[in-house]
Amino acid sequence: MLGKTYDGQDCSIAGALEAVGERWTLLIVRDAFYGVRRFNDFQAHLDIPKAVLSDRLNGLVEDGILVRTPDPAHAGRHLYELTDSGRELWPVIHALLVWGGKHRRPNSRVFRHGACGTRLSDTGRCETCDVTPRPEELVSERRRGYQPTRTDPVSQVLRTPHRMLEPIET
Amino acid sequence: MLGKTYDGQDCSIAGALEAVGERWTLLIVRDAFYGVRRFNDFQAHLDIPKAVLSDRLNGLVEDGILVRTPDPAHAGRHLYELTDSGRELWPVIHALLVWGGKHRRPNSRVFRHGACGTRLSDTGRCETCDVTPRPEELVSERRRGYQPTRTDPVSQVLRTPHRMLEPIET
DNA sequence: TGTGATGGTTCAATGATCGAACCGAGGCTA
DNA sequence: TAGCCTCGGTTCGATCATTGAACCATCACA
Repeated sequence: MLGKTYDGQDCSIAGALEAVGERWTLLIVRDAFYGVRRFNDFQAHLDIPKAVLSDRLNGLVEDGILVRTPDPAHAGRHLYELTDSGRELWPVIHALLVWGGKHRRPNSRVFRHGACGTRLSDTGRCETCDVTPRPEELVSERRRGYQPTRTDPVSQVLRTPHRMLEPIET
Repeated sequence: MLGKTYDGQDCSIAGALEAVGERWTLLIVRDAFYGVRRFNDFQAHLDIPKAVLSDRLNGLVEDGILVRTPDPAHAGRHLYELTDSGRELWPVIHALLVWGGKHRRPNSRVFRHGACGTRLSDTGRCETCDVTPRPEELVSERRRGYQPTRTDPVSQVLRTPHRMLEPIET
């Protein structure tokens, strides 16, 4: 056995990792939450080889995590957007972000509950409203004092406060 | 750039994935939560090539997610256990388990808050006690009606109710 | 003293990822 | 309308990662 599956594993974690466990996949999903939708924007933001990006996007579409729709502004092009199933990956992304921010490198952004402005707790809850907001209800903004290093257009757009899942304009 | 890093990425998610994003790594961490501690038990439960298991265990120890300690019962052998930093990966594991259970294959086990017996919610909370328990406070048991497929000794032991992080005996 | 289990390492074959080059469809410009 | 650019890919050879099998040293036990 080689490759992306974990055949013998009788486990839903292994099942999840078969869908999103390959290199780059969760970073693509992260960008989709940030509102990235176009092939070129994913590529500019991730520095990923185009062949791999193409392969991952196809896989995510096959697995029902992204949908490919025609781009109304550009004939022949596509937009990639999270499905409901893909949006349910938010707890995975958020948990990785919290752990990475604490143990690997500081977070570049913070998340607030759009309804009240409270910063999300490490468990993904809004303690003010006592709920776990869905990602659509969150606003992402640059963390105060954070020194960005990336200069691509997507990174620049993402530094301004931005509602999650709302398409970005580059 | 090839391999396990995401050099250009100015992001804590990428940082987390550099530590736990390689193939097999999160399944090893999962098993560590279940109480697996010995090289052979990881191998029997995961069907992973020994060379890869060795590489991943060394990486996890280097990154401070596992500690390698001498096995008091067997001179010359080691035990691998989660550090505090490793235990903080529980929300990641749990989020993957919930998503995989819903969208990929049914969960084989359920988690209860040891203090009150309530099943954990999808957000990882105990709604009875209104807390997010740490993994040490959880008990894992086989889900009713679930038909297991694996026959290795580790899988068999893990079918009996079991407190998380408590070492298993094979 | 031999035998088996454990916890690895080494190796050749294969698969996955890489960067660079190429390419067709549309749009813009002159 | 000819030429050029951008976008969204595909193709290619080179390199890195993963695999299963074989090998090996240590320890326990008979």
